Amino acid sequence: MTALKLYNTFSREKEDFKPLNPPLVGMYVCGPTVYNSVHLGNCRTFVSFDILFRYLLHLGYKVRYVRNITDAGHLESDADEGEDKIAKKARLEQLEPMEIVQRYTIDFHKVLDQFNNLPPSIEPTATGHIMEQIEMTEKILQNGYAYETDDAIYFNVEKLAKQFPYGKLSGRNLEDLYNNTRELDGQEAKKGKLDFALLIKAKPTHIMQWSSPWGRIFPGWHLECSAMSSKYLGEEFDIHGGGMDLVPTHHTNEIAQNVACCGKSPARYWVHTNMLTVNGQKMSKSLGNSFLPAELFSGNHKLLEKGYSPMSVRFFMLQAHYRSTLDFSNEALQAAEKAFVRLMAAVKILPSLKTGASTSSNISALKNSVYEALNDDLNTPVALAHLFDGVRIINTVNDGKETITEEDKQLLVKLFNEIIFDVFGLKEELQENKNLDGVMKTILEIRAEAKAKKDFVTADKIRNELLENGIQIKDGKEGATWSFTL
RNA sequence: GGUCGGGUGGCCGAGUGGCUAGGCAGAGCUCUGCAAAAGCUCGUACAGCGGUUCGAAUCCGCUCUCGACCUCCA
Repeated sequence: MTALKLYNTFSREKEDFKPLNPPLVGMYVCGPTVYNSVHLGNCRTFVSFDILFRYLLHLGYKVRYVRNITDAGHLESDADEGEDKIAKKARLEQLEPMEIVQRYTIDFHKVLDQFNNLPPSIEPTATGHIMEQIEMTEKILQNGYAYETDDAIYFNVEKLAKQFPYGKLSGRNLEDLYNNTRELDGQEAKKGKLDFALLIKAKPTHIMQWSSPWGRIFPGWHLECSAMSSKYLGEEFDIHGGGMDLVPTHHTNEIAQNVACCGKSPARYWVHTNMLTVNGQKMSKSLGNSFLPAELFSGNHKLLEKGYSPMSVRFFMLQAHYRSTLDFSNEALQAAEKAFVRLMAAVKILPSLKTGASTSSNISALKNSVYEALNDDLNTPVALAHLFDGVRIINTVNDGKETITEEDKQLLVKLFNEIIFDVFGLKEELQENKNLDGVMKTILEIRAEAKAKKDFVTADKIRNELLENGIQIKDGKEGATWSFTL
């Protein structure tokens, strides 16, 4: 079987994934700035990395997955002229900054839990690592890659760029960056226009500030990730991820900080997820086209015809590759919902399949195809396509038109359980209930008796009224079965 | 404007030189008391124009078009 390959933004190629210290794997993913509810586009990134996390665990790696919470220091403008996002929101809502942080951190966890994401191994906060950020700034200053002004400690991009390809991650050269970066007002203190603030000197009115060797400060945006990834994963670790929109600024500057501080780029594999789009446009808070997960689940949004369950949405995300844009529409969501129901129905009947002396399909080839797809840069849509071949096999055997041996059946059970539940993180949403099972058995018996007497009025009444209540009856050769509808 | 990435059947979405995924929707068939479910069959798509090749959705060039980043953003 092939080995896992991941597309590395830094090299722009798919590379064999080889951890620095197997079986250990260190993975850092940029988490949210908790000044607002996460929208569906944000969720896509975290779901994608959840699947990578789960797949690495499935392959037997011991993964330390670090995902930060940015609860301070994230400025309105990347030129460091703006106001701290948390502080701004706090002022608008007349709340303590940490009250905002608490509210949206809880919201974030709740939403990811609904999507059935596993929690990361460590979830550090920026405010909890001010000391580490100060220490890193000291090192960068000592190494000569930063300078102090009246308003901040700035990173000297030009100096670093002489020794390190600063724009490589985003595929830009320094000249282009210079020519296409806007000159902003009030930045005279900076030596170079690409320079960015490591720490910003706080005015007395600034409500989040800390003591430092340079007076009262608050952190810039990029420093916290460098400080926390170094602390928990080391100066060099395996995977660093985030949304594609973080590549040109945030991750580029993170690399710069680590190189200036420790002499090396922090991560060996840079993995970036693409955007969720609505009518072809990126979903973002600033464009006002974002959906909150709660709106999606309830259907309470003007663009939605109905609500969609968290697992239908997760399945929808799995149907596209993480590096492609994914367009969001009612039609696409409904298709995903139906496909998900069909997949889960097959999973449910799989254990009860009758086995025989031979198998008419090649189950181990199917299994290999699924793993080949996942190993090819986590190609979940192709893996899913192969699983649907499995669905067809399951249904055909169930219809008595094909056969499967006990051994192959167990192989298929293991494959379906491991990939669908462990790796893809899907789950059955409609809980089985033993009481209901008994009730349904009785009802189906009554209906069978009615049918035997050719009392189709009664039989159809039972069938139709149950359907209205979300239960579908399926008449088969060996009696009727039932399932929930979504 | 600069840089980068796309344009695939009704819709979503894989696929980087020949074997032409998958899901949803649609049509027909089997099964069924009728349905549903399930299975089978069908539609034979690759923005346009050139070029390379025995052969291109896939490589090259040009054109059109959409988007991302360059400003907070997953």
